[in-house]
Amino acid sequence: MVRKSKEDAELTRKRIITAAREVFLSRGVSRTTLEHIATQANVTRGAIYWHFKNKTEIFHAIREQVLLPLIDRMDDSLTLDGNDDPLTQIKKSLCQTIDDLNDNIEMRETYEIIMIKCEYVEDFSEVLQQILENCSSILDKLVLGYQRAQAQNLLACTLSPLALAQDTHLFFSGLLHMWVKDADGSRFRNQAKSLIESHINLRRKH
Amino acid sequence: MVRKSKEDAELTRKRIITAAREVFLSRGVSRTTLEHIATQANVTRGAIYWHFKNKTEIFHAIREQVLLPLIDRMDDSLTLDGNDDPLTQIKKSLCQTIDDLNDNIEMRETYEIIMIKCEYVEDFSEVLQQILENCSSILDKLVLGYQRAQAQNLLACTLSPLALAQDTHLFFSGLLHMWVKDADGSRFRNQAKSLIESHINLRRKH
DNA sequence: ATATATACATACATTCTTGTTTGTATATAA
DNA sequence: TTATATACAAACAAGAATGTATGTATATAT
Repeated sequence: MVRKSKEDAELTRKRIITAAREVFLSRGVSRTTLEHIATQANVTRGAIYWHFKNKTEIFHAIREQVLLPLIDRMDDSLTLDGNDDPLTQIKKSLCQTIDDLNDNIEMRETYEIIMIKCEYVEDFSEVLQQILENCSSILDKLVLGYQRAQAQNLLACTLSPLALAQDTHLFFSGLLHMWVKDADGSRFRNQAKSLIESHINLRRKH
Repeated sequence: MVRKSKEDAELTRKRIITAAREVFLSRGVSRTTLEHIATQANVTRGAIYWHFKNKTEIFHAIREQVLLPLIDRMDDSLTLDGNDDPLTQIKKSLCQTIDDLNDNIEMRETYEIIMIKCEYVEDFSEVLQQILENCSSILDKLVLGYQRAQAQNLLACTLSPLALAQDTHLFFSGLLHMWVKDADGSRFRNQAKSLIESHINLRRKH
């Protein structure tokens, strides 16, 4: 078999991306060969070079596949849900991400690759900047949430919404990193929800 | 020149470690060749193979060089300083680590390598376990601190010392990761101290 | 004083990887 | 219906990178 229809081609492209994600996960990005990916995808390197310029481009494709839907959801997450109070909204938003990590294999594997199976050098160092930018936008959303919480007099403390948002953001960054590293789940994955609960309770007036 | 005295040999060993740290930092661990390290250290690969079994062993040597003194200090940090109250002790302990990162080049570079220039696969996956164990011991120290804070009625909230310690631990993990990623310093490095300050103030009764 | 182990440098063989080139069957456009 | 671009497979060439084997000058022990 050689020339496929356009749909077939798109399918092979996705198979390559999936295969790359699997191999990146088990061997790390740097140690992964295009031959490894090709074998896993049941194609030859020829197919890979047809669809992608090089390994870095595959990595970006994997990121986009997970990141784009995520960004879409983030916007909803803190603006919708008019029934919940702002602090509950923040809590649910964080918990939702944990649920996604548990349920969505692609997302979980991609996060794992990004956090502990990739070296941020050369082509990849720009990804760090993108990550920091994503963090900024998450921080903005949190600030909005805490501003509304303050306006509704829900807060137990006098810290500024920005300070609270930064603290929450760092907490959640740490949680995600630990979630990923805690492969057997005993230390963080199983308790993630209750850790979030405590974090929010800490700032809610009782 | 060939056979050196024992002191000379130990010096070359250290030169290799330093060179490896520098090259790991700029090229990432996986993409670093023993030849790269050798060139940077002004030796040949022969010298490296004499002192180390392989690249992984050099990586471990770099980690130990920074980690061993760090563990020693951690024990002091929360037990000494009898004049400060427990919450201030925790705060100072966290700030001390930030100061160390700023002042100690070896430590800073090593952290950066461990967090964003290394892929945790094969030989390196066991390092993840070690990291999680270190986290456990840090958590234990924080729990002790918050227990004393609770005993002295310093806490603004009803959360358990364990929950507070977990929250602080995740906050600080996140902070360290962001500190490392924020190379230009604008987003996290410059504010690290005040972020810690806010985090502690959040739980102090006023 | 001499033997031996040490601390490397140098050379070699083998095994990946990569990028490119070439070949080719077929979808698709004209 | 035929020409052309597509979607790959297969072969090729060149350069790394690794581990090992060998050589060797000299501390150091005896």
